[in-house]
Amino acid sequence: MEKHGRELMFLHSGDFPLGSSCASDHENNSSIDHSKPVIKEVDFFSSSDRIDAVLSRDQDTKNGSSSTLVNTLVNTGLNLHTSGSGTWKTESDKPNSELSIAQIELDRLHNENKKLKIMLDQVTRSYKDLQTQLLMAIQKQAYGNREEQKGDQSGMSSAIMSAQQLQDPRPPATLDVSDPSMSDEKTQEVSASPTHTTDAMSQIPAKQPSIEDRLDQTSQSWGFSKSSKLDQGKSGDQVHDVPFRKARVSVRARSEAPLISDGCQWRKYGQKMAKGNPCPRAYYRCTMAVGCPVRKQVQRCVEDKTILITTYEGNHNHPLPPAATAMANTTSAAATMLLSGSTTSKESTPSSNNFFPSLPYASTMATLSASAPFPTITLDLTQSPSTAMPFLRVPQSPATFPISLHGCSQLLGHPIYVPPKAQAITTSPLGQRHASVVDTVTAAIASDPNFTAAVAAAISSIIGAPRSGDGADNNGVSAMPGSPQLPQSCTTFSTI
DNA sequence: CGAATTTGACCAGCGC
DNA sequence: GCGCTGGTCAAATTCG
Repeated sequence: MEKHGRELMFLHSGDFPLGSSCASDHENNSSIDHSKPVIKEVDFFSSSDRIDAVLSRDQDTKNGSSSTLVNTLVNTGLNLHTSGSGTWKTESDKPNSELSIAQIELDRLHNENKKLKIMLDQVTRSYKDLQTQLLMAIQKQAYGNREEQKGDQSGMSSAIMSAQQLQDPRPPATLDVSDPSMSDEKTQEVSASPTHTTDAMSQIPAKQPSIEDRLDQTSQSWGFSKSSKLDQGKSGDQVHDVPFRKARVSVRARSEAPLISDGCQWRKYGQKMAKGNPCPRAYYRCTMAVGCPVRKQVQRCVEDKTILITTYEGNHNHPLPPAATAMANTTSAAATMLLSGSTTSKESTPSSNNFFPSLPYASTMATLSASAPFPTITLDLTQSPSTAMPFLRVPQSPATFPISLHGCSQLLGHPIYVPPKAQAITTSPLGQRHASVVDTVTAAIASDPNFTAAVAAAISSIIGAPRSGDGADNNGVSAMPGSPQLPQSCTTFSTI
């Protein structure tokens, strides 16, 4: 388990050859004296400096200056092979054998590196193709709607903004997330144009029920529940292109509160006793706008009742406060990728249970629920929320972690996945962490196939904010404009 | 008194 | 066709 997680760390870091080297060395020298200064995988990621060092070495390799890598690997190999094997018959055999072994190992690593790079390129290419198709569909849809709905500027601006949000990893210019202490009232005013008021948006689904819905369905391939079936009937031609009408994002988080605050306003409309779980399952629907199809289910984990499982379904058809928007984009991207993976791979059925068949560690990154009728992606945030980087910890409960949080340090602790333009947005020192979450997540989703790690890291970092006075009544009411609320945990997905 | 929650009833999908 | 289960509705109840 742990070893597997470390392999994931290598995968996320993009440092395949070194990762493989260490992994193989670790295997080959499992019986050696561990008191010797043998390089351990975890050391590479115990600090950002080492990550930088490793990545710089990798960069050197890419640039053709393989000498650095050679030296490093040779030294590593020498240390590993000499530090406790004790298998050399004579001292004179030692240098030649060491050298030959190192050469063989180096060749092997080079070949492995090539293979992994090819594999990574294929995955990246596939991801970018899917993203391009998605963007084209959104833009085409938005353009068509603009022609048809010139009068409805509010709806279109929202749609265009949604498309832009997906297209551009940066948050919208009006989205001020630099100050996490800013109340939702302020941020809502900042992020939403006057036409994006709840009243204005609430009229959209009533007057033009298919506009946002079609955009949502096109942009994210999200399906809707029963409440949207009428809309589907009106825009069935769009729905036919969507293989999966429903996708869900499930968030596991430790919380004593009956709900995790995600910046949205929810109303409970039902509660059921689910089979196999003594804890009831509560059903909520979003009430931030009339006709918002988003619903969520909240249930305690049967294995650990401190874990709250929140499952989101649907897309918001209204502007969200920044606290919810950031993670809405994040989780919706996760869901989009989930569906992309599902649609591009016939193997991605519940029976196969593999999310990214082309990824060597896919089974640990994300899985489709074998029992769920809909593709479900699970973000596991049950690491200790009090730590800045909870994902670096070994999971306390090795039960089910469909998405490994290992390797997320590369996201927040290292700028490798963050384009410069995204980093440039962050200006406020106080809000740097929060803003970086938004930038990082959106950028990572746009540029990194390891989006699940980005998703989990971003949400983890927000949930990691200390909860104060978070009582039972935190079902989003306090998140409404006029009531200050920190984005303690944003697990909503929505229109992007 | 209005809003939110609770809870039993109802409905649809699915497997046998 | 029947039963089970998940999901939703809506009247009753509770809360502020």
